[in-house]
Amino acid sequence: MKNSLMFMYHRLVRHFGPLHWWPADSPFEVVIGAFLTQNTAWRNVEQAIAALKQHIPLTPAALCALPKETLEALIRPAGFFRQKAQRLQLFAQVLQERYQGDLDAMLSGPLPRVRQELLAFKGIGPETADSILLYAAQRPSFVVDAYTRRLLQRYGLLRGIENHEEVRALFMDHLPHQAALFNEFHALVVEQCKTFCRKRPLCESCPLQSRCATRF
DNA sequence: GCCCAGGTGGGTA
DNA sequence: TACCCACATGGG
Repeated sequence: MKNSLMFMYHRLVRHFGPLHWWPADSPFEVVIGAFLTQNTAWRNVEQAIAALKQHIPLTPAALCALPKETLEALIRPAGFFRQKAQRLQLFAQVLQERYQGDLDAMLSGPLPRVRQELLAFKGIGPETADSILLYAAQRPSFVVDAYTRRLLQRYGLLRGIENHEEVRALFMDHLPHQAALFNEFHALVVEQCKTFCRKRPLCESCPLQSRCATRF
């Protein structure tokens, strides 16, 4: 497994180069993006974040102070806007109350404990928790999403019955816990899937073509 | 029109 | 525990 994962990683790096994720100007903007991108295309998230940035600085305090209806209207392009507005404001409020708005303080304890604390929030599941840990705090917590599962399955590394934590464990158990590696690996998985592993086969110039186990 | 997109939480059997 | 569904917009 370790060899398969590292083979995949090196092929992807060679093909796509460094991707410099997460596209955001601050750690708190990463958090906002992590909520907004849930089951949502990133281009829609970009619209929402741009609208939000025009109205407030992206800080916990400013987010708390915004009337709920205003927040809903601003993030509307990202979909599920009522849910996301409520959950974002709840997160920002707790961050203010427990940590005086200091995201680094919230994310700096022992990794399993911090991850559990994130997962306890309404609106933060495993992917969002790991995205926040990895991309807002540079903690080595591997991000598994629909793309990761699709890619591993396509390359015969999954049976398809594994749950989220089992898929994540494949990476956590077989790779060195380095934030820079996890950061780049997840970004490459997303890029690979967007480019080559959509519904229809598109194998021309695919960097992983030689290992593809899917029969079309 | 239909399908999909960097999920999550609540309800039901 | 294991499904099923609501949540909502925008682009191909």
